[in-house]
Amino acid sequence: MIFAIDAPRNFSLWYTIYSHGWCSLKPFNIDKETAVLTMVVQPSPGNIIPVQLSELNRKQIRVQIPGKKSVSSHEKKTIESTVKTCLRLTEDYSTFYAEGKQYKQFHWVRKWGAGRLLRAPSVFEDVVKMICTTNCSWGLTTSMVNNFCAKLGTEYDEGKYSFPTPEAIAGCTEKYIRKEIRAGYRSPYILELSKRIVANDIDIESWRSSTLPSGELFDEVRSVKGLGPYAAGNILKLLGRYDYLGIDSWCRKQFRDIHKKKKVSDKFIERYYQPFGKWKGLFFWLELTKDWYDKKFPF
DNA sequence: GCGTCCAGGTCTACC
DNA sequence: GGTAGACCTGGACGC
Repeated sequence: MIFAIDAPRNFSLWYTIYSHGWCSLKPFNIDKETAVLTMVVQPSPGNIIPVQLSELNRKQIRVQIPGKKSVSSHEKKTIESTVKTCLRLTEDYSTFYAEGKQYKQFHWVRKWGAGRLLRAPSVFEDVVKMICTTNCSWGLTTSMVNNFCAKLGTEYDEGKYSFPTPEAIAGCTEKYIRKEIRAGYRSPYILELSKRIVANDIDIESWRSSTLPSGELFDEVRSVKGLGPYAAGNILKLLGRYDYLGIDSWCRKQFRDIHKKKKVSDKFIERYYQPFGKWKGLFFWLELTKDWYDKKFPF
């Protein structure tokens, strides 16, 4: 089954997909030969539908559901809303582009349709993955995420798995997560979060529609163990708030290289982006990743 | 092959 | 509020 989803003006599918490292974490999968991104959608528990996205034309995204001639109206609605959520299609970036017009070094942003950061179907998946990026190499992050999918996700095709639900993780022991997922000291944090969600003690999915001021939302995100300033700042970006930078060691090095500085403090970086107001986190990230936009597949 | 060192954020205890 | 040390893994390095 094939259908199309309308894209907003200035939208770039591949610059959105490659906006950060999420596209290389399962269950996302990129086929560079066919230029197709595969993601999974769950219209109901246990019903997992792989969806293939590619460019149809400048204004539309091609959506293919392999091996299916049709889907129910509920399934189609869920697929459309999940794709729009992950690709940030319904968010308004007009004031961001207007702000970028004022700075010569950011004129490329609007022209190339950059700015939308790919996110997972659920906040839970984004948060667990973000914890898996802390204090380790990218290789270890991919290993932990692969293990989460393969050992606790649901197999939807041969050797292909969805991301586990909070229930699936909450049903494990800390020892299992340490040993089988190789999540190390992060294991109790992820287990505690999963158990709190299952017990309705916290509703992190509501963060995407929260009306709280960014500072209060940041504090709420920080209340989850394992989410420090770096992780919470980046989670906020995936919630559509760009008031925080989310600086890590890679960002510090990129900033130093771009601005030809030997040493910079985080406070210096914060001050540098202060003039960009509520969009500073996005301008910060785009400046650091500008060289990715020279290629369709930067990594 | 084995042991040691190091990098990478966050938490906790302490000042 | 700021700082030190522990947490855990995998990679690099020396032997």
